[in-house]
Amino acid sequence: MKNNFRSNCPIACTLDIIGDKWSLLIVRDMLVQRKKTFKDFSASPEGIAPGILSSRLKWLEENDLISKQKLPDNQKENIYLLTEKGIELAPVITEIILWSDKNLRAQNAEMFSIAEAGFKQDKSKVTEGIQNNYRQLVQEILG
Amino acid sequence: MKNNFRSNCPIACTLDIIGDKWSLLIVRDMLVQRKKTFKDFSASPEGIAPGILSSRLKWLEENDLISKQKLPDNQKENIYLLTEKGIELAPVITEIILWSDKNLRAQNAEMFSIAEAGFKQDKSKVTEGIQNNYRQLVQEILG
DNA sequence: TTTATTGCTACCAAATTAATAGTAAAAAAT
DNA sequence: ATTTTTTACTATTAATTTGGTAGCAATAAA
Repeated sequence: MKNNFRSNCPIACTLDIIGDKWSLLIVRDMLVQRKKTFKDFSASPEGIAPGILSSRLKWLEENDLISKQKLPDNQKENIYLLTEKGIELAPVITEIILWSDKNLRAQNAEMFSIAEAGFKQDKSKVTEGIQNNYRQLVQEILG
Repeated sequence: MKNNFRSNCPIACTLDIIGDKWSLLIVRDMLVQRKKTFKDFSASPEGIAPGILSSRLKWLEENDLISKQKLPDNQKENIYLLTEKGIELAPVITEIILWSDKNLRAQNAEMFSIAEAGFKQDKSKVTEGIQNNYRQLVQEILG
């Protein structure tokens, strides 16, 4: 976990870790779509190339946003899971979804919304729900 | 404003517009540091190269996140201002700052916080304050 | 024991980013 | 009025990153 941050600005530091074209989409896949394996991430509609995916997963692991492990009954699949640090990105993702819903829908009528009804009224509740659901998933997998 | 979005996911669409190394830092400069000119942005500690800055400003303008204009009494400086669409990125920036404060401070003791006291207790109030202050700035400049 | 799946790595091409120098227009200074 | 400075870039080239495809080793399934 090298930290060659561009500056001491908290925004710049965050972008130095997750401010690329793919990292937040991997977090989305994990948090919202409950994806866990290299194959799962490869199958996402954006079509990330394997080399890029490989390097991003390594990077996110180095930065403690995700963990990588094999389950005892399956030595083939690697299971990637968000750490608490990664789960805490949920509010950022929530705000991105809301911004997109409000400001980009006109440009992309086909856009699907991850946001259920009630998302806007009760933003932090929905975010917490996503986080707690994910924590439960981790619990189920790792015991 | 071409929209070659990678997918119909609202997160992916947003990242296709602001998901690069620099765009959100320009928005930060405008919203939080009240920077307005090419020179202002160039002076930020992260050291963006002029060619990149130029292309990002064009891109953000094409996507209606910022506007560019000259003031009647100064034909030399270009004044860049956030549009409403740009101002509405404030909640995303707020959440990034909070995440950084909580999860990155250990890695960067020198990190300064844009967040004043009370930020955590009253997140949305602080965000709204930043937005309204900026709207006032725009009003003062454009009348 | 063959076949399929998974998780990659290797390779090369293409695109993007970065660093620096330089230029044109406007404004300020002399 | 003329030089100097400032501002906002563009141009150029080098370096780095990204992207696309093929292929391989290990595990698991048939």
